[in-house]
Amino acid sequence: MPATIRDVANRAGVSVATVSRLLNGTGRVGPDAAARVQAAIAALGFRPNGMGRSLKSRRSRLIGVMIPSLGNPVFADAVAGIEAEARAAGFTLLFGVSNYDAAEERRAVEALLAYRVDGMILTVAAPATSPALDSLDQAGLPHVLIYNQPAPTRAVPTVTVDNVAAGRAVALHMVALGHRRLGMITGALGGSDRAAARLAGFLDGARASGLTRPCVHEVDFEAPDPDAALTAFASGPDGLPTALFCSNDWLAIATIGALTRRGLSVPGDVSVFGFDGIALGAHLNPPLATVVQPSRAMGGIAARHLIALMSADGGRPAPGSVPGHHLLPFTLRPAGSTGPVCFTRPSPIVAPVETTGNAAKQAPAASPVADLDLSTRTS
Amino acid sequence: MPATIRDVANRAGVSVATVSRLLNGTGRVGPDAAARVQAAIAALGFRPNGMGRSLKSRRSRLIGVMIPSLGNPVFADAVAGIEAEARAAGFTLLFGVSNYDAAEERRAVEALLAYRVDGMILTVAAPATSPALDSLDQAGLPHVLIYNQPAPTRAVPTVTVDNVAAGRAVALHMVALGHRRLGMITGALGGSDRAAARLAGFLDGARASGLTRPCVHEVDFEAPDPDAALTAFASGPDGLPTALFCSNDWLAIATIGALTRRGLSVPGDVSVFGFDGIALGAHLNPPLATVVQPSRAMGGIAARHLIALMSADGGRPAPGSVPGHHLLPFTLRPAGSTGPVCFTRPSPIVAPVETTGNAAKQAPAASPVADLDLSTRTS
DNA sequence: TTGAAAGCGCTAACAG
DNA sequence: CTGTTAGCGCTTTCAA
Repeated sequence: MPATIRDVANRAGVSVATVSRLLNGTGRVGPDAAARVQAAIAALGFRPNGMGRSLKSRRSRLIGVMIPSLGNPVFADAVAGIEAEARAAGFTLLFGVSNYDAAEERRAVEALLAYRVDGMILTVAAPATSPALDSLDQAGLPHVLIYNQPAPTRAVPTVTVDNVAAGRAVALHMVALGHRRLGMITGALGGSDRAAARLAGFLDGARASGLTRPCVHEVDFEAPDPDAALTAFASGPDGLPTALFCSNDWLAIATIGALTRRGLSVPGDVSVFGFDGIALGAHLNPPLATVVQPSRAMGGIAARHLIALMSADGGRPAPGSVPGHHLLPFTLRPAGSTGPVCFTRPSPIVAPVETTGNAAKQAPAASPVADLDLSTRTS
Repeated sequence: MPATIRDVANRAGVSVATVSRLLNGTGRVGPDAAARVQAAIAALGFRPNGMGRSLKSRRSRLIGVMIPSLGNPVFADAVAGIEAEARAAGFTLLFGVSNYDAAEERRAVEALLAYRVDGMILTVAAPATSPALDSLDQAGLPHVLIYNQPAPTRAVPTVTVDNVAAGRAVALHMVALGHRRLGMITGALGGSDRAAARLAGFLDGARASGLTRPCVHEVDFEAPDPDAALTAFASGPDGLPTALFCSNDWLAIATIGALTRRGLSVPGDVSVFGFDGIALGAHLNPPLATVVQPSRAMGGIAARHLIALMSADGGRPAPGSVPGHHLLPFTLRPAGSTGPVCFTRPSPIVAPVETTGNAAKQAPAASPVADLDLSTRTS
């Protein structure tokens, strides 16, 4: 049995109140008493019981964290950011995983709620309809979303990037490189509102560039099978796209693997663009072209924001420190896995490429309707 | 204010004891009373307070998890395994990170201990001298180590692979491929007993093969700088090794990047072997040769073992269910990043290669002292 | 089958 | 500056 505050008090010849005061720095304690208490604490190896403390003070100093999966490093990065910030503020993390599933989200949130976390940081499948968020709202527990799209129907602080704009930027970038047949491989849209937003932006970008609607294929998050998607693409009317946008890096890497196994070169035959900017991507060969979002910072900002929210909780919504959403900047990393369109394969050129001034700078866009140039590229 | 068990009891017209009994399935409850209680629980949205529950029952149903870092996917994988198993058994995870630092380990463990976790799963820098383990021992808290080497001086259950044997196997494999100048890039040995064990095995394998002691360079875990290590190798007496063993995949990937940036090809100029078998490695180009350890299973097994330990806690060390160490099997994945030695560069051949029967099967070992063959390989 | 009552370890008034 | 005391929400004897 661990020592209790009472044991310490007895040994030091003071009351438990004195020990408590010393422990929490609340109220003055005489130097001699303090010394005796310190000695007793050390001698007994006393460690204040967080449970008792939380029960009485009604603050657990626990932050709940729930993410869809630990398999995708992007979430691990965010958790690392949360952990660092939370620890610095004296909070400990209670952790749950949802596997991209709404029912599991609810279960996980209930579990964290049971321990009376002071607040929660999470990513849900779909904020608008999330039962987990319903629980949180009903409990009146401060919480902030990360990665999710800000839900118009629900006023919950969200730290994220503009996924729609990012998706659009990817499409424009591809077009600027001369690609006309774009495609997207996305994780299950029902399990990820951000994937849906990226898709929406991507389609919009393609449309704005005068392209027909890119083909889209969904794959499972947990056991993605890009090969099936590639087969589906290939057997479609337009054949395999020359540029593929994947809804996350994890998927993009699997896709590159599947392409390579088919004997296709990246970016020679097919360009691949990912999303997230996980650290490993930069080390790949070729380096993974991707939309970089500041995951660790995202976690850190969410934590700071949540902590502010929790302190403000006792009063009115706080002066100006409790805004709505944090839209963090993303950057395009147009690395090796994406390049100018290759004309060695028959590709139905429909209209001249309209390069946007900015993207044109990134890479010398392939001359608009240049025809087959078999000399230099041979796959 | 969340509803309490008292609120439920009042609303249902029963005593709190009855509610508690229904909640925990301990003791019989009349059907009518049960129905009224259920109704009250639903109506009030009652969620039993884990703090109060833990305080009284002296069991928190919390499992503490502490790992060195979330940046390396191998730990995230293990946590995923722990989480799945823990959840299935009704436990929630309390989470901490140590950054490969003994002092931080202690701090993290103290934090988890404060919440009276029922048990703990962790990876420490050095089990023999870990103050964190001292705390755990002193508190009498069940715990199991993962990834760590079983410490002879401390009787703590450990789930891991045989790092020494694995390191040795890597060396033998390299030798079988004709490599004579081996090298190792390792994370700080003081922060990782397993890295030290891998090194020991590797050196032993090299020695057993009649090679001189391979060069070794340590790099930082958090911000590894393989380039500095490469420079150090290159300026050494033997020059750059033809085969490099990295103490983990993360490092191996960074090393491949650094080599490529120097214009060296992998495995053409230098073979690289990693350790861990993180999923991403298989998708690299070339695929990462590595020692695969079953991380997720490791986490799961550790969790199951811990849970058994915790149940047994109330009595004697339990019948046969509380053994010491679990040594899980590892497998070599001799993928693309490691290949036969390349003879286009001057390499001091010292003695004929003695191939071990087994490894020879993996790849057609380069003919022992074949001389320069510039025709086929050109970088 | 049910209820009354005694705390688990701690904090926070309130007296002194 | 210090001690007394009343719970926080819950489980668990012990009687009824």
